[in-house]
Amino acid sequence: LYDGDVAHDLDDARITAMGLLSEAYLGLTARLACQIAEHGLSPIEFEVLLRLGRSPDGQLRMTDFSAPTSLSASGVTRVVDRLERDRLVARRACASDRRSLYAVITDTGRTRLGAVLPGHLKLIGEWFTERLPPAELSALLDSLRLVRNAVRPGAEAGAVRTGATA
Amino acid sequence: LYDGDVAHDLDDARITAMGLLSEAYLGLTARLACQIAEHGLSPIEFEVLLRLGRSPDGQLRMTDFSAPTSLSASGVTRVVDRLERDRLVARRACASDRRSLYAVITDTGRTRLGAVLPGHLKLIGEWFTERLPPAELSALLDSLRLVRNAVRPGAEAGAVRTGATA
DNA sequence: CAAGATTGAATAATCAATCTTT
DNA sequence: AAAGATTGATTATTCAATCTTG
Repeated sequence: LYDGDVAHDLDDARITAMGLLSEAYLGLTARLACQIAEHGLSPIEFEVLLRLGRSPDGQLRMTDFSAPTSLSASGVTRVVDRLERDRLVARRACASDRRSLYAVITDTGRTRLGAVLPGHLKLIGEWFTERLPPAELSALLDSLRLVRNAVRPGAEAGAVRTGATA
Repeated sequence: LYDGDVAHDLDDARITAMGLLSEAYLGLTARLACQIAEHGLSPIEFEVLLRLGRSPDGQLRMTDFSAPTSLSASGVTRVVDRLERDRLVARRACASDRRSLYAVITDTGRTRLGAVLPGHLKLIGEWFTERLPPAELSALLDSLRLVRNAVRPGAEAGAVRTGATA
């Protein structure tokens, strides 16, 4: 079935490229995880809180977390369970569609987010963005955006629910 | 304690940069995971098999997996447990240090690896490396290498156990 | 019946403690 | 005592099944 050369495949430049991406990402997130943990949060809990904080009215439907966080529907339920237990988030009914629930960030949640953010940004700067000259950082982000848009259709900034993603 | 502006922090360019890196990486790995799963492996099992395949004599000490895979010591034990159960890897005693164990890839393991690799490389090409013009890919990899070397000291290709990492 | 959300059962990862060898 | 590896207990995540609403 396969008449290629395994030894040659093992040496392929694509393995190296993917390896660099993995190691850069995993190394970075490991450092960020330590700082996030100092504030009593897991990375995924922080991400949910961050998305809620960035959302215009501090609320998002449960479903809206799935795609961007690469968490399953039940995974979202469980993260929000923990955040709600800690009073960082509350669940609220959706008036227009009674199947849906909103997760709303609480004042306590905003306070916690505000406590984590400065150190978080500082670390991203120290280990990532400030390591590269502006032009190279800019080029890097353009390349990442290209890959991201290919691999996660419908994640490009807008990602509005109005469709018309032409 | 913190006199910054949370709303402003939430809009910071560093959040965007980290978000792009995350989404590109997670989107890519999600696609790769599907193909790997078609061959009855999890991503981490595939990675262990790949590292063994790339190692000169097809064997690596348990400890050598921890750092590069960002898996804990017990995590390594458990992945190798599963791979050994499936006869893709075997444990072998280390003559020079009886505390250590080698994980050795079996013939079955090499066959399985050979079955996954072509499709794996194809996907990396389609969704990542071939999406960018050579010069931009090259620049991207240089930037990632810079970040990787900062964030994972002692991961730069060689990473030989002989020390002398000056 | 499809979509949103949740639950129980199963799987995988971690931490702390343990065992052996250096 | 420190290093390599493993184990038990806990926690997190997923899958499949379920429930409610559209």
